[in-house]
Amino acid sequence: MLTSSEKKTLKFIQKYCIEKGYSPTLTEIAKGIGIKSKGVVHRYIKTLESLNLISISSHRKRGIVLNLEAYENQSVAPIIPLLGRIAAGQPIEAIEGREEINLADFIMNPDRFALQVSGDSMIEAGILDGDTVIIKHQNTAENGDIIVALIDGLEATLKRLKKLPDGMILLIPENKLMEGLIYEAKRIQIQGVVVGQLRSYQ
Amino acid sequence: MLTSSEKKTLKFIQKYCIEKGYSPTLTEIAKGIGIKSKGVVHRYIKTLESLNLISISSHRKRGIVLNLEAYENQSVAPIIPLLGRIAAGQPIEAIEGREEINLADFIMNPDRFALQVSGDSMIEAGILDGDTVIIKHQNTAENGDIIVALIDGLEATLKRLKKLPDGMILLIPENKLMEGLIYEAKRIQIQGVVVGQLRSYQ
DNA sequence: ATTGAATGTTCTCTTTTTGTTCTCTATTAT
DNA sequence: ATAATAGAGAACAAAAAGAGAACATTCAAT
Repeated sequence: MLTSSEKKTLKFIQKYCIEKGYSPTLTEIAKGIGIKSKGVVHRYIKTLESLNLISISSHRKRGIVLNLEAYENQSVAPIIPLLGRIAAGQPIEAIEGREEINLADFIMNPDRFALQVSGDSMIEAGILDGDTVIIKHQNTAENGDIIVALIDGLEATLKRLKKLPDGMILLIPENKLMEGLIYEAKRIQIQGVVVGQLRSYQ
Repeated sequence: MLTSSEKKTLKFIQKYCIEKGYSPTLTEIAKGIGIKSKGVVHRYIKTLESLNLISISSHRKRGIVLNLEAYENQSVAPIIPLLGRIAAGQPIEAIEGREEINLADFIMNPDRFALQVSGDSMIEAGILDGDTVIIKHQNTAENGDIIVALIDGLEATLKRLKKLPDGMILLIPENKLMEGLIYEAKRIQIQGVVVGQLRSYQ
């Protein structure tokens, strides 16, 4: 088990390696985790080495190597460090404040559930066949929301909502090849609103 | 059977562990369940330990470990229920068994990190401006993988990889308006491969 | 090859934080 | 009344965090 300082150290090293392409010095780590003593840092990385999380080339400068294989199956929590912003043709840009993504906040709410999407009707909204959408269960929604609508109590569909001035409801697919459909409000029952989307490659 | 304070304590520990990835200190628990004495908390966790709901590493800080097998019926697992499949114009199709979303690609492994995407270069792959991508840190990738590439050790970019027969590397944006770029292999350093993507509407 | 600055290694020491064990009191249900 | 449950808080034990000195090694500039 890692102590919190050790965890912090590992995280810093990981981030540093990804951003710069080489590993940090002990002094850089010390500064990065907010302490002054590189002796202390050395103690921490020795622990990380003994747990096989990193390798240290003895006495070599910047001689820390992440043992990526060792991390497989070490699942800890649905928290993923958010390292920064990436754009075409620019270095990774650090983000203020939000340091990590908490999937627990993202999805683990009692009023949320997940649906797997099949079909291409929302493809232009970036929701692809096979994606999972997180739905917040509620019976009303705003114009522009992507909703799960139950039509005539029978058919469920994922569409963007538009309430027309005449009281009718327009359900808009995000796909040029498909057309929106207009329903009387009473035929449409809103089941929930899309609050998140996730996709797994592999 | 657990008393209500003990239950509250267990719930707090579970939530804390799931959210943070490490266990709380006695003082944090005390604050979390609204009391002042860590001595009392210690009594509670001792009970939980004797009921085999948690394990305590003696004298270790943050040394509480959840005994997950014991929780079967307590709905604390870091997984959200996958309710079904939704398609345009068809009823929600129930999925057999109580399936759950495989969060493997979204669960924190030390070799995973997240980047927020800026720009539209991958829009046709369903990765929009503002989305978050989960990257698995590795130094090699296959043709067709979406990778984080460091060009000349300087610029980071998110593109689809194609290794050309002549040893050159083609980085392909998924956007009709942009063109792929060809680089010598030695200029490109692969930082990781996209294994997941998520988006929050809110 | 030599040298000096930068970096890694090994210590000892102190402080801070956290866990453990008590005793005492209050409240509640049977 | 009694027992179970809650809670406060003091006193102590142990782990973790940290400072920093002293020394060893590397590496790049000369």
